[in-house]
Amino acid sequence: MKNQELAKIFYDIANYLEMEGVAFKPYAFQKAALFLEGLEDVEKIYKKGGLRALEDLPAIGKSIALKIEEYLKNGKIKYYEQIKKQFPVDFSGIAAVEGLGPKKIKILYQKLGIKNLNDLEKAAKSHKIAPLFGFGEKTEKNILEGIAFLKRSKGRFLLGEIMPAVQEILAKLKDLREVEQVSAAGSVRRMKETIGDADILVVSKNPAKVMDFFVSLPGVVKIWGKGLTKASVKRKEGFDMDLRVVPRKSYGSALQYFTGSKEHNIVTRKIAIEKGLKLNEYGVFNGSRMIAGRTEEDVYKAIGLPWIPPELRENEGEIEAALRQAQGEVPGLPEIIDYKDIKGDLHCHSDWDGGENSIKEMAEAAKNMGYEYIGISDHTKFLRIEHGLDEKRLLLQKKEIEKIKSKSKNQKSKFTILHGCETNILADGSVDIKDEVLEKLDYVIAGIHSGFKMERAKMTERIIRAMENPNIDIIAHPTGRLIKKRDECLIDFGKILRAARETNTILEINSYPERLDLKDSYIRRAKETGVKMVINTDSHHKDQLRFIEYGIAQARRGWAEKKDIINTQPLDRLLKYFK
DNA sequence: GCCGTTTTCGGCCCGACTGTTTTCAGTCG
Repeated sequence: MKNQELAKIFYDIANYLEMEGVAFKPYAFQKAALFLEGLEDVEKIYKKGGLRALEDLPAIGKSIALKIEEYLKNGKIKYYEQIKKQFPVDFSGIAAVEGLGPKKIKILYQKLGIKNLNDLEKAAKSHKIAPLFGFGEKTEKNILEGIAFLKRSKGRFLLGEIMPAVQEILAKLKDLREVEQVSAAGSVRRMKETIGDADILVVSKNPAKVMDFFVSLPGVVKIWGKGLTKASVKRKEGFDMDLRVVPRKSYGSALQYFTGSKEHNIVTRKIAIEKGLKLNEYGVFNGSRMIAGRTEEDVYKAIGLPWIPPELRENEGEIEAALRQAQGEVPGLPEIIDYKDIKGDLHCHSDWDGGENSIKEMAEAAKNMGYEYIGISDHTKFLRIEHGLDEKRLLLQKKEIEKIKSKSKNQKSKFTILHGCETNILADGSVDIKDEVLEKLDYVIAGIHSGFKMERAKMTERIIRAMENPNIDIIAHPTGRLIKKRDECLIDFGKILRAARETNTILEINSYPERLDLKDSYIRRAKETGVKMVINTDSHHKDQLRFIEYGIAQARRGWAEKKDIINTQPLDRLLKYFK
């Protein structure tokens, strides 16, 4: 799919125009990029309906449609190539440093010739930045800190960035006649929140054919190596991908071995040794006799363990739990929530605020996912940029939802729409919507969207005060982190958990790929404290509803069970969790 | 550059916060 490539180009153009001080156009390009990211294959649309079909898409007019056509035809956009020539700067790379935007980057390039992060770091370290007009000591220090933060998360990609490409390649391999079995392995299979490189495992009697196919797939930009058992490539998305071909009889043990984690495998091998066995990627061996290897279940069984879900394989207590289970003791492995357990999504935005789709479209998409309900929770007035709703519009929206619901009642459908909102927790812990309006909604989400740099005690107090509000049911993205971009807020999570339990407030597991907030260890603590959670997507587009997979994976890695997550429950039970 | 059941032209993209200033520009959400 060329959508992501086009989106990146349009973001780049928007950035460039913004740098030049052009008004409004950047916004148009951003809108187009955002829309493309969530759209089905744009090339398909073009092939079917041509330029006209592109122009009919929202956020895309004549000019951008022509640019898309040009890219689909030539793989290039002249306008964009010219910009790159005029301003040969790795904009998105530098802008990833917190506090640097278009204007500052322009000055850095013009005055110091800074083109990339490397140049930037050198300049900051030799104190060339502070004397620049509009910069200063603090800015220079912040730049160095920002670079250090980026380095800490360097070379890792978000699961959500990698997963679509991996799934596409898995599907292509599956279709190949020479391929008998195929699976993701490594951290992708464990659904870690960030991924270093992607591993794929294949069973085939004709490895040469599979390898040829793999390295010549579209999107491969470099072949690091290619043999009969292993091939390694760099993909256009920026990450490396390894393919391993194994014989059928070793598929289970190879899958176990390459799924990891390393720490988990060290312990499983030790357990094998204690039983007088040997476990490696080829199988489980008693002396030279192979006793297991075809499936993962066989492998775990051979060393006396039940099968352990990949998301738990971190040597964080799962092996002890599995051993207890094998002995008939409790607690055994948790019965973690299944990918099919979610019955509805309660954090969805509509076009009443900054979202892309109408309430009806969002509801339709949720229904198609097999859900029983969807909760519309648009931003409220404090967030102007997201066109947040005030009290008056919230009440109007309530009427609109009631209208949609009464119309669909005739269709005998069980599906329903709940009306909520995502209020803003202000600096003092109050929210930006009056209680008498909050009372009228089915439920209320509250989240922090400003003042992230508060000291720990004050921030904790702020959130607890919001939880004490009898109208607030859910705290959205409770720690405020953005993976690879922003550390979590300083909070006393133990205190937050106790307050959540006392006030019956639900904590959100936000599925948005760069949030995944709560993180796994916090989910586990919440579960142990008896605090209920909800898995939401925070969708601003109907196609983002599928992000739920990442949130469920996060919950699984946090050992959460079905009963810990309120939106695994049918509507009547769900409603009982709201204050 | 996009959009329109008020409009084919004139709106969109606002307010808090930070760090730089000494009255404000740039960044972020």
